[in-house]
Amino acid sequence: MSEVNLPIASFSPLYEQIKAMILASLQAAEWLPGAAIPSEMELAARYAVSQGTVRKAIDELAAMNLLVRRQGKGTYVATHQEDDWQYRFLRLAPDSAEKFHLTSQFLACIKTKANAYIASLLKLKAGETIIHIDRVQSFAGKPIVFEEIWLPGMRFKGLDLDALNAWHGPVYALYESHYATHMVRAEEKIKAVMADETLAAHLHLEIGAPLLSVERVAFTYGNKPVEIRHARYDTSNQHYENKLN
Amino acid sequence: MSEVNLPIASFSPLYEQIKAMILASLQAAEWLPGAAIPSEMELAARYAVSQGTVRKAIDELAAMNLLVRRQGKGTYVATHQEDDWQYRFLRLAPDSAEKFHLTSQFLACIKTKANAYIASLLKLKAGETIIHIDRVQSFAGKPIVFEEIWLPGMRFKGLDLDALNAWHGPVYALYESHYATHMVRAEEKIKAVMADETLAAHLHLEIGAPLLSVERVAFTYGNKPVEIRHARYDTSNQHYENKLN
DNA sequence: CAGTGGTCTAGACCACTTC
DNA sequence: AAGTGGTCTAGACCACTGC
Repeated sequence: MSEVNLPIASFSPLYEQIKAMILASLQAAEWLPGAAIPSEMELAARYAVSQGTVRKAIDELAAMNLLVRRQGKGTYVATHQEDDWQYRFLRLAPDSAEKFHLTSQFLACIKTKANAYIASLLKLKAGETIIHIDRVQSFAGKPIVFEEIWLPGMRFKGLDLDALNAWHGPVYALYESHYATHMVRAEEKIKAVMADETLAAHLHLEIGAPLLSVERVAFTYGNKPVEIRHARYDTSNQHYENKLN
Repeated sequence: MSEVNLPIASFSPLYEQIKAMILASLQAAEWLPGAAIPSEMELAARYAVSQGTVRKAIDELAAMNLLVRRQGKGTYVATHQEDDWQYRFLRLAPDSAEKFHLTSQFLACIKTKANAYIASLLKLKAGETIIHIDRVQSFAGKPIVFEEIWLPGMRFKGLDLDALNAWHGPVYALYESHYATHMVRAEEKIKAVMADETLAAHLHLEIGAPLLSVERVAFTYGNKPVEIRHARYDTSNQHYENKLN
């Protein structure tokens, strides 16, 4: 682990290049979610840099929640299958009490053609095949969330209502184990809207009741958008929680 | 910069102790917002540790947005007076277009007694003096935000409607320059609600229109809550934006 | 006990800013 | 040229995990 000279185009620190190489390995599924990546020493040898440089690269990837460090054990690829990651992207919390167990009921899962809006968000051509899912989530028997999900048909071939109903656990864990797709980050746009007839029926509310509309775009490695969600939350007894730093 | 042995109670890494000491200096206003703190070498000498240890401490404080590093110049105390920090905690964005200049009109600023709810959030005793502010914010002449603010009377002595109207810029910059109070982080709870008569009047909407209710608690150094806000956003043409990592 | 990540040091050199 | 933060290295030792 000493002299190197990679004649790379424009300047960037060594650890940025290491970061990029580790990221490439993640994206190429060389190491799968939940598995350990090679030790710092091994990576230092592989890339012919010092341990400190690998360390800085890993630190930043861990800060981005792509890797998880475990002292004494190793560094692991982040996964939505871990208990504490089950609700990684869920910001809904009950007004009183602490926790909250949501039960999910899938209503529909159909193959259809992307309209212009969904296509542009997923970076597909309008008319490409997509999968459209409807579901309701309940807390203590009361329906609180109505959610629509759109997925590119190519990546999620064969996903249907039976597969969804057979799965117990977060949808993002299913994507990981059945479709080799790990969600890295997401963006949400939130508005207040009125319940229409359909929403009112699903959530047992009157027409015109105020609902939180939450539109999410979720991304895998390489900033690739692979899932669109449009949820409506009944916020009578729960709220969307956000921390500003 | 070599051997040390601070006989401190329970174990914590050296850089954590350095972090705590820098934080204490910030809290004690030894270095003011916008000012440079001593160089890494100076701090290393002061605390009798290596530069690398100070570096790690500063890195973490910078990641928490308490300090700002500027290569070649120095490390500065974060401030809401900087241009790019003006809207640090504002997550409202226009549906189309990029930016958005909000104009603020203050309606009232009165001294009153804290009710139980506000008192508990601000960690005051019920009945202590607080300041209650009302304002409306507009975009392109259209009112889109109605906001109530509660502040502890002790810390913000003398704040009145004239002072607010005389100030041009973000409220958090005023807190910094006039009341030695720098906001470090905040927590928001969001719900969908219906406009009542008052809100409808302020925002030029019909009664029953859906609004985004945003309750914020903002904290200074030491996790001390010092401001409560309750805003209602008209999200017809704008939305609340959130990134999930 | 060996192997992993975590801390700390000391020193060299680079990149950027200011005078 | 001097001073700041930023990168990189090499090596020592600590803390935690699991055999």
